[in-house]
Amino acid sequence: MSDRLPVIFLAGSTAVGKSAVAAALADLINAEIVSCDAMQVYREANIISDKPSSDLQRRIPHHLIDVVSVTEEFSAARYRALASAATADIHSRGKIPLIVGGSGMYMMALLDGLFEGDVNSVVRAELEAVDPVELYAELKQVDPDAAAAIPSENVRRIVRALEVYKATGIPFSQVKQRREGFWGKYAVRIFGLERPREELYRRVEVRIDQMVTAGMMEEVRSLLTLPLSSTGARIIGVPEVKGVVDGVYDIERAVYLMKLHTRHYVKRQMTWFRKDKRIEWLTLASGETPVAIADRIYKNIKHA
RNA sequence: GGGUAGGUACCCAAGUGGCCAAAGGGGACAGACUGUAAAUCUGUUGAGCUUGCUCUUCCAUGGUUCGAAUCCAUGCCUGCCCA
Repeated sequence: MSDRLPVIFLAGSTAVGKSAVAAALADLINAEIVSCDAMQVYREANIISDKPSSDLQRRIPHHLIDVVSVTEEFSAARYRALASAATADIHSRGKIPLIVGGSGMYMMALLDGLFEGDVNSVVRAELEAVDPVELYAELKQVDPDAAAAIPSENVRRIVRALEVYKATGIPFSQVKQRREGFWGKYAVRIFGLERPREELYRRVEVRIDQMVTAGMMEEVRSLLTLPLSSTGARIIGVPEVKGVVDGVYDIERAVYLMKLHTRHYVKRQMTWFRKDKRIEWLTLASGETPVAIADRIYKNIKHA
């Protein structure tokens, strides 16, 4: 631990209260924040991605927010490249990088790395045109290990596995073992914030109601006039409001769907983070202030 | 008050004598995840255990039948139409 530079991760699901805790912790340890959020990277999505306020961003430097337009495709790889650079930059200024977010895959990409194997959009498009049953049969042929690990129904992952094989000539199941990330390179501590599920869901509802009063509808309506990328079009709130714009249902229904989809997302985030045994969990009491929580983490770091 | 359609599991909904602990969908819960990840996909969902079986279910009560969610009677409740 001695000679390695410190990096602190703060993980947790949507609406658990990460941002406020991160800000308080950043003050305590003189850190800069690196957002680990697949949607806060989008410049035009402010309300629906629940970005930290501009005041907060002025007080504490935040990285990986507003880095691309919603018209651009984003990915774990782009995130990894940018976040790695931001981390090095923060270190170079003698500060601690505090990586905060709920996008499990992006966090994994940073923590454990990604293998070489770029997206080949031409190959991908070809594969996506093929009958899924045939695709799966092909994967079985070419890479039985990957086929065994991926359910035949999950076309998305089958396509990806085949795409990597075709691009690299190496089976996906082998390629994916070659990678390295922050874990082992830096002195990493990963803290996870959790709350009782019921309380989390209540917080989700409150947050989305607040988004509505903050002008979410208008924001999404203007987003919908842009040629959204496939990733940008998936921010929770965009497809839901599109239904209103298209006259399929009313606003009330859209809000209900946003809450529902966010709850589902929270569930998947929990599943993702729970399996990572490196995470040090803190269960939050409902009345506990962000400063108090940050202090718990701070003491934990100091005593390590 | 009269007529009519109906009451099925957490919700919606199929089933109209045995193959029904009961299709399907939603929700909920659990899980997978290596460049689209706020994506994509899987499992469980009456109870109990020795996981195959036992027990308790389809508004209520009574009846018909070897056998009822399914047929009959009565009651209660709901929607619609007429008064």
